[in-house]
Amino acid sequence: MPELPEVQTVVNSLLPHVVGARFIRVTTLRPDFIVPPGTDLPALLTGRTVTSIHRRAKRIIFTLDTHQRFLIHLGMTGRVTLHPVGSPPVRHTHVVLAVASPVRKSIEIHLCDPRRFGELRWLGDDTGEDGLGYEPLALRPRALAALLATSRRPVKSFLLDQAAVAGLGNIYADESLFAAGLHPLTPCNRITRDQAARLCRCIKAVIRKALYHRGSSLRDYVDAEGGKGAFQKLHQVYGRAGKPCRRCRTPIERIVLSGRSTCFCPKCQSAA
DNA sequence: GTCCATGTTCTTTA
DNA sequence: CTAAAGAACATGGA
Repeated sequence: MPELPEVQTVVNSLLPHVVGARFIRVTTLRPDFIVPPGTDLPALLTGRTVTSIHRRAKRIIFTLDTHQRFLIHLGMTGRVTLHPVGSPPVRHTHVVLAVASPVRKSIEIHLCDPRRFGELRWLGDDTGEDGLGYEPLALRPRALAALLATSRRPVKSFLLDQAAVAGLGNIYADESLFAAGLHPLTPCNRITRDQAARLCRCIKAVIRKALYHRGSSLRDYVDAEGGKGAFQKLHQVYGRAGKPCRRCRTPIERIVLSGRSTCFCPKCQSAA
């Protein structure tokens, strides 16, 4: 479900309901969804107010009035949705956060994640390094070129590496490479400065367009109000193996790279 | 039954 | 030593 555009859309749809609200009841239906193990989330959150919510890479970070923080990672199938107080949680709902605001009606945040690859991680006062690389929208051509020059790995693997560029996943890596006309197997250190600059522009263009369309809804993804994204309709290569390239009609190819399905146009994306 | 899935991390192999 | 490949996690849909 969640790459940068989807996670940002969730944050945007959560913001007006949750910033300034206070936790009035915290229910952990599945305690092992919360890390570190043994974290007493109800004790830590009840009575606290949310001062801000923001996205970093694919993580949703909540900051409290105590300056303590926690994050939600949606893994592959996670959902964060808003519901009226007292709504029965659907199957695979692991945490329910009820919040009240002086100016808005009370509401519940439900965290649901069938595959449980996601987590709610208590950060507390920790302000240490997060180990994540550049935000794609803040990436500069020279920084990207410098990073690429240090590696021989396939550029697709590089784009999936959160320690290099943080926030892209399988969909937006493939779409960015198509937009940039780069073959996914191209060794990073064989990418020219011009190609790197183009890739930098294309990553941003793809992400901005996906944000405008509120992300890609394939199976699970919805925003906090249950709304689906529309960017899946505009995918050029992702999930289109065997179908004609929208630009040149050549059948889209599918290979496996870094254990992930990788789709590209063999004609539009110059050979490695 | 089979294969596949928007993610991350650990282990094994080369 | 490094990097790539593979497996693992858990569930559901085609």
